[in-house]
Amino acid sequence: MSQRQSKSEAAGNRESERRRTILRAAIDVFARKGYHGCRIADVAREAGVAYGLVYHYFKNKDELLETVVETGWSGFVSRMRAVAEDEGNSLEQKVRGIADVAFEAYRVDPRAVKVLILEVARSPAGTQVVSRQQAYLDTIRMAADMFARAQATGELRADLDPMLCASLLFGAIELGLTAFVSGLMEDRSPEALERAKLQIAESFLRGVIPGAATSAEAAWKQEKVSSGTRPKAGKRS
Amino acid sequence: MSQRQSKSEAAGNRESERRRTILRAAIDVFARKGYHGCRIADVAREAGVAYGLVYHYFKNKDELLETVVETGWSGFVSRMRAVAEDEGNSLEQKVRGIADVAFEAYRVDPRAVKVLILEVARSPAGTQVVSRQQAYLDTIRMAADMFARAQATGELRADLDPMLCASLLFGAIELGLTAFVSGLMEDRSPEALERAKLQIAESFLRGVIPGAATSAEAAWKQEKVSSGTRPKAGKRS
DNA sequence: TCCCCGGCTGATTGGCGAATCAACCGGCCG
DNA sequence: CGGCCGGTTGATTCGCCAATCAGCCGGGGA
Repeated sequence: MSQRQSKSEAAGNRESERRRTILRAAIDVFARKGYHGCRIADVAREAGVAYGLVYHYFKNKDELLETVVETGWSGFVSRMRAVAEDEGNSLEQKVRGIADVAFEAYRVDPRAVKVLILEVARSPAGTQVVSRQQAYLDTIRMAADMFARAQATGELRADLDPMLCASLLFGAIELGLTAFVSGLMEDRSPEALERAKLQIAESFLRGVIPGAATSAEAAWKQEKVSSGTRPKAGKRS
Repeated sequence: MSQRQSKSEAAGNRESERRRTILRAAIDVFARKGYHGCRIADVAREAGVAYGLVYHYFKNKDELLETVVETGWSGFVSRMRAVAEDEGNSLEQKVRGIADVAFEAYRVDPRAVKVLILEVARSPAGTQVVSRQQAYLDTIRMAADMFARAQATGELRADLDPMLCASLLFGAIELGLTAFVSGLMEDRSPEALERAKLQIAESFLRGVIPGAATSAEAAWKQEKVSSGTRPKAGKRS
């Protein structure tokens, strides 16, 4: 921090350093105490900045949350869309890809993901600002379209409702991540994350793909063997 | 205090009518605007009761929510526990049973379920009162135990993490219900609910049960045929 | 009849925290 | 050097809402 950074010149791209400090602090505080459970003063303190400055960069508390969420969510969605709408991918690849995107986001910035899960996916709806709610629902709809297309090509069982498939996939990913966020999974190592990601994708795919054994299945068995003794499961006989 | 009730006669079992009116109103209002998004005045108005009376029956706003949640959740949990811990049931029956319990609860009182999902399952954690958070996590742990036992008897793939299985099952049910609560599913008829419940249980089971085809599978196909033309799937353009 | 008592009422209070604002600082330009 | 200006500060204001409380009402008992 604190290289003077050409005040008068350029700086157009360089979004104020301070602003970003505040944004970062907001993520951390929101993750720790939740949006409603914290005051602006907390964010300011965390950022090491005067109370009033927060209002210099953000219209109000809600815009602060909105900004945090918008940036995080749009990144996630665009990555996910790229995977879901690339028709070079099989359904299986798409599902795996989506799980990848979600878990990678968590690996990179767990606290930001926590905020997204808490304040977007699980926002108390109702009177709540519609935009967040809407963004989430739109994402599910996008996935539902993906599944509908997969049904047309026979990659997905015809007897399933695409919308419900989408809900299920997101439910699985969301609660999977929540298990980490909430501390239900004690082992939070990258390997544990990787294992969880695989289990989620595998289970989901086995559940919705036509026919009995999938290539996923084979790949999984392969993986299991090649990685030597599995670290966790299977200690009860 | 106040086991007085039964002013003139009998009524011993009859928990104050008023109290229940208020509780009911609280459920409706919480479902509509969320706990944080409503004031006590809203609850009082909905109940057609004076503001102060709410405080006559409940210590404070939080106890009101606590009571709503406690009653609803404990009912759900005990039903679920009965299913999950009845060792006469196969894993498949247990999973189906749990889905039954959840969806039946929704059918009977959607708004109460909405509140539970919003304020228990998806509460912003953090500084939040721990009890709700805890109740939810405990329930997941209970399911995890169920899956661990199923692994011991070979009813569940050995390569899966029981805790993750539990999270996945709840994720599937929760988001499945959320799809209805949030209006993603336009068709909210009892039949649509029933279909969703089946799809969730089927998909989940196919995903986690050892071997390729399950009895679930057979039963499902059976069901499909005997019920004539499937009501919904397959008319996508 | 009158009084007592518990359920009930709703205006009032108190505290909290979002949002404002007047003043301050230090660089830069004329 | 002096005045301007954008970024920065934090005490102050203001509205909102949970929680209180003084008192009302109606029935039942003496």
